[in-house]
Amino acid sequence: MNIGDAARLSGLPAKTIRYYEDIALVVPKRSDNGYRAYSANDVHKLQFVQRARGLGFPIEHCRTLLSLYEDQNRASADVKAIAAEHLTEIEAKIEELKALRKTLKHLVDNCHGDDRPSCPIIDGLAGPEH
Amino acid sequence: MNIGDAARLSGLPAKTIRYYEDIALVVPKRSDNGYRAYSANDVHKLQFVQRARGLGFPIEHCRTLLSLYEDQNRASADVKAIAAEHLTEIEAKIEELKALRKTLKHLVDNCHGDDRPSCPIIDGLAGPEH
DNA sequence: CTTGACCTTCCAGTGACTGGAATCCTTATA
DNA sequence: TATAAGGATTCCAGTCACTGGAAGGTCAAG
Repeated sequence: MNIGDAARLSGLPAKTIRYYEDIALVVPKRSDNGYRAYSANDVHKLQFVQRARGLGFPIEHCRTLLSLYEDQNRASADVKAIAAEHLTEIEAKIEELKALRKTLKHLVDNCHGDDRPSCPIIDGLAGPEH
Repeated sequence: MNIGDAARLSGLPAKTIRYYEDIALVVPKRSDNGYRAYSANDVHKLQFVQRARGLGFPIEHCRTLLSLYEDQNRASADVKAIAAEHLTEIEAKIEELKALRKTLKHLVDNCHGDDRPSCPIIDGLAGPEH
């Protein structure tokens, strides 16, 4: 099938699918007219990547996960290690954002937000000594 | 003062400071020898940007905040609006990541993680129908 | 006078696409 | 059979906020 159908079935833009070929993530055969010809298995792989990306896995992790997906002799421990690492990163990111939120919320809550120039947000950004 | 001193005082890499000049965020004068010459006020601005970036404000928001920082007649409402918008975005991001974490944690917890190939993480990524 | 630290510019790469231009192929209709 | 629409192709450039590296200029100390 052509790239348009693969796009519809995988939920990915055609541009993205071409990009995935560029980086050798999902490489289809070509028809005689030069069009990309996606097999059912290619589409499965695209769907797989679409979901993995949706969970925030970086492309290189998707590449490894795809090869494990295709490997009938994989060890589930290998998959789990990648996912657990990613989970740890997500948790770290959440904590980081929570800290930002706390600081920012404090600043916002203390700003009266009217037409006067005095502003604890500006003061906070300008630093302790100013 | 030269860029190295500005870097030490602001906590920003010299490369980043040059980049900030490129995008006309903090533009220093030049000495006769062509070196960038940072004034105390330039350094304050760099510190301001460093803190704003540290709170996750995108560069264009930093630009606006800088101009408000410099504007003695600013309305604190303008500052608050930018910060509140950013806060909302951070909160949205946190929720998004929490949803990812939940899904991912569920998958990871259900994977036995040994040398057998059967793996709910792979199954989850492959989709419901497979 | 040389060494080393510092500064300059410019080019290219990051991650993961996304937009657009110019061109080619296929299919349906007038 | 001409043509118009819709889809496909490639290639180049832009996004965001830097970051690395190369090739070279400047300055103070020994």
